[in-house]
Amino acid sequence: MKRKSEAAPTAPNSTESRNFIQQIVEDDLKHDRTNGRVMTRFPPEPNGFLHIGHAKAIAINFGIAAEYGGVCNLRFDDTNPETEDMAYVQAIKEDIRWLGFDWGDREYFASDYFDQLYEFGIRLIEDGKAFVDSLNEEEIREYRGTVTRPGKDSPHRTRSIDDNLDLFRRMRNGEFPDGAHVLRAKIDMSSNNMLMRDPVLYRIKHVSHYRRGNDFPIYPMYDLAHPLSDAIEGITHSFCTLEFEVHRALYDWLVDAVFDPPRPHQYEFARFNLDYTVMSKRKLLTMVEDGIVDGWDDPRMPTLAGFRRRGVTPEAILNFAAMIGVAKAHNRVDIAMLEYAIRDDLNAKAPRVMCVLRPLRVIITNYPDNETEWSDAPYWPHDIPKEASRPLPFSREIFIEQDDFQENPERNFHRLAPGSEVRLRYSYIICCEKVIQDADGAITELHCTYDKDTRSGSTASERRVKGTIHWVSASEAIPVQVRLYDRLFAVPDPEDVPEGKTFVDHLNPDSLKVLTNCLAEPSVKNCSVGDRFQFERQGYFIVDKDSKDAETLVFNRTISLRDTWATDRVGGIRRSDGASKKQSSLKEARTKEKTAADRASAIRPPTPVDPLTNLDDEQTSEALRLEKSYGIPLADAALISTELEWIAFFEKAAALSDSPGRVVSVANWIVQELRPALMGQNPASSRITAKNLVRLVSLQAEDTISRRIATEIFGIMLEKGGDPQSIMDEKGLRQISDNAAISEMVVQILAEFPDRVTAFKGGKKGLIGFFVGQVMQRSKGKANPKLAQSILLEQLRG
RNA sequence: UGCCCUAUAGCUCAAUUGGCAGAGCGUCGGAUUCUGGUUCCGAAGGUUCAAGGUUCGACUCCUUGUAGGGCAACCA
Repeated sequence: MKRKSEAAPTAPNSTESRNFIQQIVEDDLKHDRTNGRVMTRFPPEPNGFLHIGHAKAIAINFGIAAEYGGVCNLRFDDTNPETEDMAYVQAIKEDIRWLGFDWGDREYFASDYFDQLYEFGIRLIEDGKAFVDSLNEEEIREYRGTVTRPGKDSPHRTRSIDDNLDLFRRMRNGEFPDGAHVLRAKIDMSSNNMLMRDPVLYRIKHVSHYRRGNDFPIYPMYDLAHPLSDAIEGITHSFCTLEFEVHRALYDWLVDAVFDPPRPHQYEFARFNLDYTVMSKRKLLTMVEDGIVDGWDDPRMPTLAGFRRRGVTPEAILNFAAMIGVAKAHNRVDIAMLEYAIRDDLNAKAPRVMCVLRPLRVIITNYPDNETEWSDAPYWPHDIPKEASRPLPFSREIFIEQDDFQENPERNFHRLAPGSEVRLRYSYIICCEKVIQDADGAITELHCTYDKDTRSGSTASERRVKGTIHWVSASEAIPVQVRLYDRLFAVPDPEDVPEGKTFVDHLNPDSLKVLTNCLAEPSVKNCSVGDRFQFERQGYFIVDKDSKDAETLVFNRTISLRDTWATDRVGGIRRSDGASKKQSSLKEARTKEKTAADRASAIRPPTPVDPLTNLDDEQTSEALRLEKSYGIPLADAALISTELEWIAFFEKAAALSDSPGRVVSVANWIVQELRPALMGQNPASSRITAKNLVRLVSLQAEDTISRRIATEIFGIMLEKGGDPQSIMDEKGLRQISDNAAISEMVVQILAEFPDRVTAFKGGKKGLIGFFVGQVMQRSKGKANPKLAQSILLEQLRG
């Protein structure tokens, strides 16, 4: 299914934008870091059904593999026997296949690696990288410390390798009860990353595993099983969600401990939240177990099984996944995007038929009794290139939608009202002559006349009326049940609950309406479970598996048609045009006000940031001294003063500088380039000496090179050392300040981009950046930008 | 309170790596229409979180803040 943007002709030079994951893979391929291979994996835990969030992960993992000529493994991450089940394995496989992905014969289970993983455990012990701890759970927690306080070593951390080996073997042999011992990595109890504080690798659990039975009384933790499973399979790129970001260090540690490069690398992307739904497996399980919904495949569930039963197509879900993109920012996706993807796909896939949900009897008084006239009605509208039709009966007695009649029509009501006309879709224009009511005043029946010259398709049918409605012929219509589904939750973020409430309190009581008196046109009689239709003017529907025969067909509403009429009304009453405009501008004003208010509250009094705030007394006095004796900005002085090595480096460089201005520049270069580049290393160990830094700064100050080139040379110096002058000469990086040479380039460029020149002259002054950029690109950064700009401005004026 | 991540239009993402701030969805108009659907055309919508700095030029680099999120399961 093509998206519109893809169908549009792409500009000749526009490169399809790539998300950060694609950029990583392409970069790895370009630098041949994976032997040209791309292998990903989708690693679900079989403890629940897949939901639409997983669809994104599936699309990424299988999609990247397909895009770069690789493969994607399916691996069940089944290392916790307490929650996992074969039924979930089956459901997950079915859902992935339904989405259209194929994992060939690469169907793996972490539980198949249990023996190998156990051997890795032994190896870690032998290498002194793991030990058996006999602290209990609480003690381990206590020893771990907190996020702000370092932990302390377990007393068993120093156990001998032999003891560890012996204990671990006996753990595996089932000699100890649950919780007696664990295997832990020996890393660093004072690490800032809590995951690195000697994480637990194996625990004892005398629990039967759904695939391995009682083979193992010990089970590996995710943090051991996942990276090593990746490495075993030869995965190149391991994509997971953001909450595993902090696990990456441990992932790397474990893989490096056991495998040689090239090895898998983990990258994290943001999962998404969807308006009006919950997406955590735990909450979904709660809803299933508590009977809030009718199973994992309840059509209101955000599970793939739920969407499937609801009638959503896999293409719609995949398109939606493509629409929301891949990034690293937490997000909440507007439900309208999903709805768009669903409608967009179904529009071209669902044949149109008519079904009256809430029937109102209509007698065509001037139509002969006992007569039925059949006509041919197309399944597809004119703008969908498909040809097919079905026979449609018309007779004296028909049903229309109750909503399509108003006794006292509101403004702009285009449908049937006393004395007015509508067209019956694919049929005649009728006029309402009489309204029949019961004793309570409820409308029970309409008496209408038809205009026999207006039959659809006939030459005289050109006559236009403002409305067209759907209908069914009474005698041929078949009774069906229709289930109208709406969002499960009443608020956009159901997980955002006040004290003492839970997400369940936000349930939408009207998420399911069952309509049992619906009447469908006879052509649907022989449809089968899973068939999709558009019921004209209402929405998309699918035949549910609860259907037993033609008499009791059950239709699930996948989604209603977009309805600008309904969205423009408040409380069922359409606003007059004037009011509507006023309303919307009012709304606009309100949001503007609100954002302005937000902004105002967000802006604190511009507290002047004191560069010295984070410094201790000694550093502060050093900073003040540097500021005073060298005349450098306090902010730079403060940064230099954080460490003694930097002070020494700076003062050495300052001594080599031949003017006070040079000293200021040197300080700036240190703070802005050198210090960040060294990432905490001692400047004395850098390849860039104080002397060479001063030389570089001087070259720039003398205008021999531009700042841009200076930065380039700086990069080379950082990597290889050397003095800037010879690097400059060697690479031919001396600045071009030759008027004629630059003028020539400018003439060329202006000739090449005539439309931009006119745009510039028309007032789009920002384009000067583009033009300078062109000069800089062509000169490989060597042109003097100031000169280039002045020449450009001069020529553009003329 | 320590470490890590993130911040661009109402929402979700781009911006060829320092050179014209764009797209899709949504909203609002208009055209077309035997679906109040679809399609087509158009418009509005930006302090690129803030303040400072570097640069001819900053969404992009540096500094300091702010806001949101993650991390102290023998879950994954």
